Amino acid sequence: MTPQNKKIPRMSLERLPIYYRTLCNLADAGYLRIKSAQLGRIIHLEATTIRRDFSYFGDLGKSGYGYDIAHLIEIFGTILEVNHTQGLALIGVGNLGRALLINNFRRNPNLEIVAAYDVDPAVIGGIINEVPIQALADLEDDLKAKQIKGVISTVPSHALQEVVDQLVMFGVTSILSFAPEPVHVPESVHVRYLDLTSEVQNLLLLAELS
Amino acid sequence: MTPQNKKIPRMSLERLPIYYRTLCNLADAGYLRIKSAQLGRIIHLEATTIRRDFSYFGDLGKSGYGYDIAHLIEIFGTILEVNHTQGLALIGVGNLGRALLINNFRRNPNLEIVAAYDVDPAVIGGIINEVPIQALADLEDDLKAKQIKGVISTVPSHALQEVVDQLVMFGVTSILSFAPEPVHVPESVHVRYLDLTSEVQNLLLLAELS
DNA sequence: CATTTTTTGTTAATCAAATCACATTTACAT
DNA sequence: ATGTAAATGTGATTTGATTAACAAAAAATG
Ligand SMILES: NC(=O)c1ccc[n+]([C@@H]2O[C@H](COP(=O)([O-])OP(=O)(O)OC[C@H]3O[C@@H](n4cnc5c(N)ncnc54)[C@H](O)[C@@H]3O)[C@@H](O)[C@H]2O)c1
Ligand SMILES: NC(=O)c1ccc[n+]([C@@H]2O[C@H](COP(=O)([O-])OP(=O)(O)OC[C@H]3O[C@@H](n4cnc5c(N)ncnc54)[C@H](O)[C@@H]3O)[C@@H](O)[C@H]2O)c1
Repeated sequence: MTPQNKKIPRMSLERLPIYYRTLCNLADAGYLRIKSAQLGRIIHLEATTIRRDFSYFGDLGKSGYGYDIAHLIEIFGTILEVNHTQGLALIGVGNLGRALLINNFRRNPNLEIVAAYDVDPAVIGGIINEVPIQALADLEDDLKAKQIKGVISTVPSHALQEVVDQLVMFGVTSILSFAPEPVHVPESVHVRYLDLTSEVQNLLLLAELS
Repeated sequence: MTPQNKKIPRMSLERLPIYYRTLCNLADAGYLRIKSAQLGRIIHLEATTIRRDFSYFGDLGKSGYGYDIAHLIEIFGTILEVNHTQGLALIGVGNLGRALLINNFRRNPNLEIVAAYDVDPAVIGGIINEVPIQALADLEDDLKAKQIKGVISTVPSHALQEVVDQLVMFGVTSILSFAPEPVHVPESVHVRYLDLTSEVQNLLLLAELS
């Protein structure tokens, strides 16, 4: 947004959701202030990494005192736009998609799957956890009507490129896929992967090597 | 394992599962050889990054030719131990756990969830996709009996530390959690997180900033 | 068989992130 | 008030990863 944003390191941004969640938990538990060293112990980061991260978002702390938790939540929440509902679409209402729908980010009041899509006539027309399941073609109109900001795909690998091509045509710019198939999209479209198999393989490999 | 392993960069190891999967797909499609530039186009990496990664595992390519796909699969498969079945345990057979159980890494013949655990008496004693659901205490014996190499946790955040403490007591050293609650474990235990909320928040943030 | 082209493997250069070290600021106790 | 202790914010440094550049090796060509 502001020009300085371009200079915030990727890794600092990546940690923002973790900071935000942790601070909310601390606030819920009744804490009012925190120092970088304490927070570091909780989320397993060096205090100095935290202080540098925070410094990109302003002079948020006070020497000899630490950080005001409510203030940090305010700042980080604004960046993450937690006060605006972020509508999401889910593509692929199979076993995994259904689990996501039933949970539907209940711990995150601003994230909400507002519509789901599939090809299977047996599931199209149904409703799960108040979310209607439609044909993918319906997404084009829903995008504006339902204020959809991003898409989560739980379609199988072999269908992913085809689905993503459709999404791009409709104007979707943010996609998170549970199938790790690498897809081709224009520069302006962001795709992330949640690659369970790679995670497990790396986990086991790490244990093996140590 | 071998002393040189200590020197392989973390990021190169992280990419190994992706290399392995992609090469298997290419082999299935009938390809026999590949050059770093082609592979880079497929998985969106610079050719030079791929060549450097591969070089850590030996002199795998031939100048003016490229890499023999079968040979790469052999080498990487050995490192990832794809020829030994890696038994996994699942803790928390809720909606998400059930989806994982039904899928059970069917695309990865050597990864297999061999046992599942929960606290809910309503699900304990049941069988899903041939996998029995038991009480967590049963895991201790199963660890050796069923050759369990790692654990996937789909228990809620509030139960995670308690469950992990049990796992550590039983001797588990590799844990993948779908709940992002940071847990405290001894140095020798590896914990990874699959943090869906952070992924979505970062995805939307990235779009917003660009 | 000699020449040209291709592609690797690696050294050197660049870029990005994490950490160190410390001057500065503020809280708090006396 | 003043002095001490505590904690931040940030230049400087280190560490780690990526990319560039190119010499050496092998394949392809005529
Ligand atoms: N379930 C898991 O444990 C798991 C783990 C990791 C990754 N994944 C990935 O997620 C994907 C989905 O997993 P799942 O267990 O839910 O599979 P699933 O087969 O139960 O569900 C897939 C759903 O996608 C729908 N679909 C297929 N093609 C489509 C298209 N072109 N457009 C819209 N919908 C389409 C199907 O109708 C089905 O409902 C898997 O293929 C895998 O790549 C799953
Ligand atoms: N479903 C999702 O969309 C989703 C997405 C991201 C993360 N997660 C994480 O995964 C967790 C599970 O999700 P879900 O939708 O399957 O929830 P769920 O409530 O359907 O399932 C949780 C299961 O864990 C079991 N459990 C609770 N305490 C336990 C304990 N101490 N030992 C063993 N088992 C225990 C419960 O009996 C239940 O079967 C969530 O809490 C969340 O942290 C879920």
